[in-house]
Amino acid sequence: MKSIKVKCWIETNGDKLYGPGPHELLRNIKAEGSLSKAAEKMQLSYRKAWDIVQQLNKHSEEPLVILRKGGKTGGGAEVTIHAQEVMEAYNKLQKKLQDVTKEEKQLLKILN
Amino acid sequence: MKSIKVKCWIETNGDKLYGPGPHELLRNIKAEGSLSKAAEKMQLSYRKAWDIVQQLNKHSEEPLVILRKGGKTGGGAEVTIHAQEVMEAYNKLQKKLQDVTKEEKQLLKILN
DNA sequence: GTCCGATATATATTTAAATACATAACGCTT
DNA sequence: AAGCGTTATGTATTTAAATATATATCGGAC
Repeated sequence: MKSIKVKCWIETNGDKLYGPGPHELLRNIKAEGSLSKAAEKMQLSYRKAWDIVQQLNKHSEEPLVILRKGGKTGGGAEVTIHAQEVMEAYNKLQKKLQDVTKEEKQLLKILN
Repeated sequence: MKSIKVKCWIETNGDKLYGPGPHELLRNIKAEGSLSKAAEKMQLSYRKAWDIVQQLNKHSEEPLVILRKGGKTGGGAEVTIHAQEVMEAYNKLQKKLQDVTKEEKQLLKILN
């Protein structure tokens, strides 16, 4: 059946900065504690995931992800408190938008 | 500066049916009365534009675009009344979503 | 019946994105 | 010093999307 989808993201100078992809990546990093595992979990190449992290940190005054290499565990990835605030705000916005689409019946009715 | 973007579209069985692209195409067809001119106006190949029209008509009970070939003008494209209702409903939904993002300041503030 | 300007459609080419691959670096453990 | 698991990064390959190209078709005007 037909359904309405909605997506929101943040741009800076026309470049996509934060959206569904980065959001999911952050969630996975938080769950896995590893960038490579997080990427694998969402069927994303490590390279791409790493690029996203660079992009995120580059365009935010405070870093969103901290990457460490070496050490006991070989290294790891950590999501900062700041990033978690971003994630929460993004979730809230997305929910508001979902609510709008849910109460919208007209478009679906017209389009059949 | 950073800004929040939002986009909505309609899917049917996971296929994108109606969204910003088709919406703009319909607007251009209505303005130009020609599919080729409409495509050119939005820097879209005629082939792609034609495919979109097929998709639209295929998934809607009533046709959204009527294509004619031959005749005095060589042919042309017309947007049905039904399509215009779809366009209007889509505009309204988009406006509602825009309003939500406009009143959302928190995410931008957090992200800097 | 030929020309015109549009739609119709298959195939080839180009482009951009994503992935794959290879290799280095790091720092703890043993 | 060697091994481990991770991050780091350049380059090559693959993939998918979009475009370009070419040709056919239609139907009215002349």
